[in-house]
Parts: sequence; structure tokens; C-alpha cells
Amino acid sequence: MKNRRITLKDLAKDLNLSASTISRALDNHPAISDATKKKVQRKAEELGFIPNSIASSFRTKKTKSIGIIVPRIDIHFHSLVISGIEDFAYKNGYNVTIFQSKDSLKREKEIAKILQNRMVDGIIICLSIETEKCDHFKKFDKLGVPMVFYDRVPTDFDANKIVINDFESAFTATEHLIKKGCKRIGHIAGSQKTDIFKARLEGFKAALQKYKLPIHQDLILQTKHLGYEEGVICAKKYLEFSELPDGIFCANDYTAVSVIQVFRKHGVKIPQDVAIVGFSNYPISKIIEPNLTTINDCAFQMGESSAKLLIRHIEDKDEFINSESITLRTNLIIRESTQLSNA
Amino acid sequence: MKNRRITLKDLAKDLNLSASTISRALDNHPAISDATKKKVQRKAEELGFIPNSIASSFRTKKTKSIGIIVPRIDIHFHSLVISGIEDFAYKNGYNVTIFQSKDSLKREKEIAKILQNRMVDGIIICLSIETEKCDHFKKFDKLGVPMVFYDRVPTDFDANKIVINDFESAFTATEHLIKKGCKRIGHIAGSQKTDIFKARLEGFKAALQKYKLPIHQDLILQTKHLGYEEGVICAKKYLEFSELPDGIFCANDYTAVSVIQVFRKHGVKIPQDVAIVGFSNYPISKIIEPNLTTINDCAFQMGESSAKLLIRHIEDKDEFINSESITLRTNLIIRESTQLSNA
DNA sequence: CATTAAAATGCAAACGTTTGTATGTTTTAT
DNA sequence: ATAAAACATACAAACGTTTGCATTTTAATG
Repeated sequence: MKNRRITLKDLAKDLNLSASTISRALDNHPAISDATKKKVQRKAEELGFIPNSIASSFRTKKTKSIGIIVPRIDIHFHSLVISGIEDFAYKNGYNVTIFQSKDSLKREKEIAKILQNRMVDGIIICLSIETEKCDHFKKFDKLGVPMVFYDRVPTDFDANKIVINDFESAFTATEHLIKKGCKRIGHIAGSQKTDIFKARLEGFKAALQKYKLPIHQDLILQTKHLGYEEGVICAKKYLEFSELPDGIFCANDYTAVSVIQVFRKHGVKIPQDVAIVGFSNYPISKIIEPNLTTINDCAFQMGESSAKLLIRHIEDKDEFINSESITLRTNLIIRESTQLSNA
Repeated sequence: MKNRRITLKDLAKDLNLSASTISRALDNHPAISDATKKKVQRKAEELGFIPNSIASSFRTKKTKSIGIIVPRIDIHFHSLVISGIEDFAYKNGYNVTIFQSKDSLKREKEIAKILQNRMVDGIIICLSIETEKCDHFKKFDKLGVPMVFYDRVPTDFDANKIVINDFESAFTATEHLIKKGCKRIGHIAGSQKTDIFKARLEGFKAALQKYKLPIHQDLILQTKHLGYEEGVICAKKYLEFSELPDGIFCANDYTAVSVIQVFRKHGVKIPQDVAIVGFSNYPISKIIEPNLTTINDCAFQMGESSAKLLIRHIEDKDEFINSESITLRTNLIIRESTQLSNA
């Protein structure tokens, strides 16, 4: 059954040409006459020749393949980023191989080891939550395998990075609340061990300062993972205050959604009593009632940009560039949780 | 900077052994003495030798890599399946390369062409919505490259498949409504061109028949893509009836959620006035209020099973097995949309 | 001690492509 | 008509592993 695959040599023998000529003809090499190219292409088509990409990679030392290491694929943010990467890569003749670190440093190190086997031309990485030092990635610099980090990026060495401006985004989100008339504003913060959540807290504070509003330390609630359940706990804490905040900037959409739900159940009107802003524009933000005002963090674009930057570094190695850092523009999506709909 | 990579030959020269001995030593071949194996392993460690997987694949014609073709990565169901595939594959020494068909038959065909280049040892596929005939995949049978289809599977040829029993799941969901006392039950159906949605409709009808309840054709609403917006339209249609249904089985969670929201806005109480069951157990089903009773379609397990089946077919080709079809068990998750919480 | 069996290692070819260089052929210019 | 230039094709080596078979070394047996 399993019929043998057609190789260059088969074509060569069939056409009474050398393998090198076939190879060049299919590659549209200028030294080959148009007549031969036509002939070769027709024959290749006829015999259903598909070049052996492994042999080609072996010879050229290029795999046209990029590796991705993400904490988990089934987190919507990452699946969007991956989608963006795949899309850009596909259009540029690359394919993508995916690994999940499962937020485990151990597994991340294992994967880094595996990827040293020449399987990929470059790597896109979002660090695991456990990762603090990136020594296990330094090898790739030595091997000349470019890397691009996104979202959770290394701080202990100079790397290509794609990030959003968390500080500015948080500032914008908070400013929006202020402009809506909020004066007593709270924040649900993510782990302060993570740079991006630290920056969001800073941006929040900076906005309050700019508009000369007090920073109520007790209205800044700390969470570990910004999970839905943690949001519920935060919301209940707010309800215990003698005076509710009139606006809350949540460091992600999950906590924002849980606050909305808990508050509503207690008869708190949103946005009239309390306005809420989230972060990330998860699908649920469009569905929850009231719809959630949030920061669109452009995950798909982040994937595209990562792939674009990586491929550029793979294809033209500019010896003078050591690393690049790109900050993407975010935007505030204003919905009902901060503004009564006029519908 | 870019230091040359260590090869088997380097190790061989260093240790005064032949490359073949090194290769076998690292492979734990029985013909090699333990002393030599130790020596070789220590040296490999010392020089940081990483085998060139491309060279190895080239020689052995095995890439230890599996390809995945999904409509889109950023759909939660698929990202879960992929996660399951990656997890199982990783544990078994395989890596996964992902392609998105974007639900375009044209792109699916392109990808199928690309994958003929020996890049992968096997392929896992969820067909694009546009795909009716699968000729573009038949080549892989000839090439001896195993395939496993999941969810949307081919009907025009005999293939390895992992599916859930949509008929039975729909039956269970509907039966649940009946047992809760519903008598006038509606259904929001997906495209009847797609087998799985046809089966869900059939299962729905079968349950009604079994319990001798009338099938109200006008309560069976047809959608194209089971989208959130379509669900809103269906909900409004229901509201125009002189008599509401007292239970609705929705062919997915999106439409179920939109029905819940529209009904609630019109003062319809859920589950007291109308009980709702969805399908797929999307994340939102746990968050929407009231929480949605739904069928857990075990997407992660579906990924694991697909990978398991595929790898088995890759590694021991049983000439007698032509194709396997596996049906996974689903389960009904009962939540507030069909049952008042006793909290 | 000689012979044989068993164990350990080496040899060499092969996988299918790419690419620098050599060779052969045609065209152009003198 | 002849040399030079331009064009088209062929040759051969290389990439780093793996693997069947040959060879050498060691151990076992009579």
C-alpha cells in the first residue's frame, strides 16, 4: 500500500537531468532556463512530488519553524496570542510548535532543553509564573537562536520583548473613572511580584495623584491570582466598609465580573452607585450585565508582533542590534459598567 | 559568538571511539558495555551535547511530531482540546505543530498539502465548517501517515475518530428537563448540515417521544452558527409566543446564556418559569447568573484521547486495523438554571 | 593452550537535499 | 571564423545521524 515517496532523484532520472538542476528549477534559480523549469514543474506536478522538508532543513539548517512556550494554551489571552502568531507565521511560510509550561519552572526548563535540538529557528516565550531567573534561556543567545518574550518577560537580562504599557493603561482606566465623577476609587490588584500588576497599581495611583484625589490604601485590595473567587472575596470586603467606593479599577476582567455580580446581588447599582473598569477585554466582558468597561490588551496583535519581530531576527541577523523592546498601544473600551447605555 | 554545535563526531574524537558507538551508547543499546556508556554520557554532559533532532529525523524518517489542524485556536473548546493533545504528546516525547484552517476549506487544503512534506508523523484534525468532502486528506492514508479526527469528523470515508455521543447527551439533557417537570420544551438548534447538531436535535426529539411529550415544531428554532446574537433573536421569538416554553435545551452555551439574559430582562424567572440547559460547559456557564446547567463535553479528554489514539497508530501499525472510532462519555452538570440552589 | 562463542566496537553506507565549482554549450562581438 | 562572454547543466561533497555487517577483543570451553 504505502507507496514510496517521490524524490528529486526520481524526477532527475525521469527527465534525464541532474538532481541539482531539478532542485534549482523548483527553486526558480536564475541559472536554469525557462524551458527546463516548465518541464520540471510539470513533471513534479505529474508525479506528485513534495520536497522532503526534513532533508531540506538538515541541509540548510533552517527549519522554518518557530517554537512557542506558554503557561497554558487554554487561557483565552494566550490562545489569542498564539492565534496571532500562527496567523503571521503561516503567511510567512513558518509553522509553529507549541509547548505548555503549565506555569512550572521545572517543565519550562525541560522544554528549553528540548528546544536546543535544532527543531526551531526561533522561540516566542511567555514566562511561567514561577520563573524569576532566566538562565535556562541564555543558551539560545549563544546558539544564535532568536527569542521574543511577551507579557511576562525577563528582568534579569536583555531580551526582545513585546509588552503593553500597563502603567499607562491603568492610568487611562483610572482617569476614565475620575472623569465619570468618581472620587473614592478602589483597586483590586494582582500579585506585586509580577511586574505587570505592579505597573497597573502604579498607574492607578498616578492617575489619582494627577487629579489630586486621595489614595485610600484600604480600598486597594491584594489578590494572588486575580481569580474569580478572589474577586468575590474582595467584593464582600468592599461591602463591609461603612462607605462604598464609587469606582473600582480591577486588574483583570475576572475580578471585575465577580465584583459586578456580588454588588448587584446586594442591590448596589452599577454604574450609578459604583462604576467598574476591568482589564484585558475577555469575552465575558461583552456578555456580563452590565457590559464591562475594560482595557483591550490586543492579545492577537501581540502575537502578530511577536512573530513579526522574531522572524525579522531570524532572517536578517543584524549584528548591531542586541535586543528590541516593543510596547503596543492598548485602548479603553467603554461599556455599561461605567456609563449608562442610551439604548 | 555563535559557537559551533557539538556533534557525535566531536564526542567520538574526544573519546577515541567511533560515532556509531557513541550513538548506541546514548541510546542505551545492549551491545555497548556499561563502562563505555558511563564514559560517553559523562562526556556528553560535559560538552553539552544535544543530538541534532533534524539529522535524526532525516535518518530515521520519524519526527516525533504531530500536526494539528483546527478551525481556530482561540475558541475555548479547541484550545482545551489542544491543551489535552499537547499534554499527552509531551509526556510521550512528541511535540505538536498547530495550524488554523480559519474555517476555510481552501486553507485547510493548503495545510494538508504542506503537511505532506514529512514534517509530522501523524495528524489530528477538526474539519473546517466548509468541508464536506475529504479528498485532500486521503493522500495521508497512502503515505502511511495516521490521522485522527475529532468533533467535526468526515462522513465520506472511514477514519479514526474521537467524538462524543451527541444524540445521547442531548437525550440526557432533555430528559433532565422533563424530570424537572417541564412539559413544553423548546430547542435552539445548530446548523442541520453539521452532524453533531443534527444528532443533538434527534436526541432532543427522542427524549420527548420516550416520555410521550408533544414535539412543538414551532419551539424548535434554527440558527446558523449558534452565536450569542442569534441566541438573542431566538429568545425574543420565544417571548412573542402566547405561551412561553417551560424548558429550553440549547445546542450550545452561548445561545443558552443569551436566552437567560433576554428572559431575565423581561422578568421571566429562571428556572421557575423556564428552565434552561446548555451544551459544552464553557467557562461562562459557571459565571452567568443563574449558573447554567450544561453538558460537559470533556474537551481536554478529547484531546488526550486523540493524541493517545494517534500515537498508538503511529507506533504500532496494526495492518489489520483499518480505522477506530471512539465515543467519549459526557456528563450533565446540574446548576441553577434548572434547579434552585439550596444556598 | 587452542578453539569457539560471546561481547564490544568499528566501518561504511545511506537518508534527500543544497550549493560551490567544473564542464559543456550557445551566443555575441571582433 | 575565432575568441570571449554568457548561459545552462552536471558533478560531487556535505549536513549528522543510524544501522547492518564486519572486525576485533574478551571470555569460556574442551
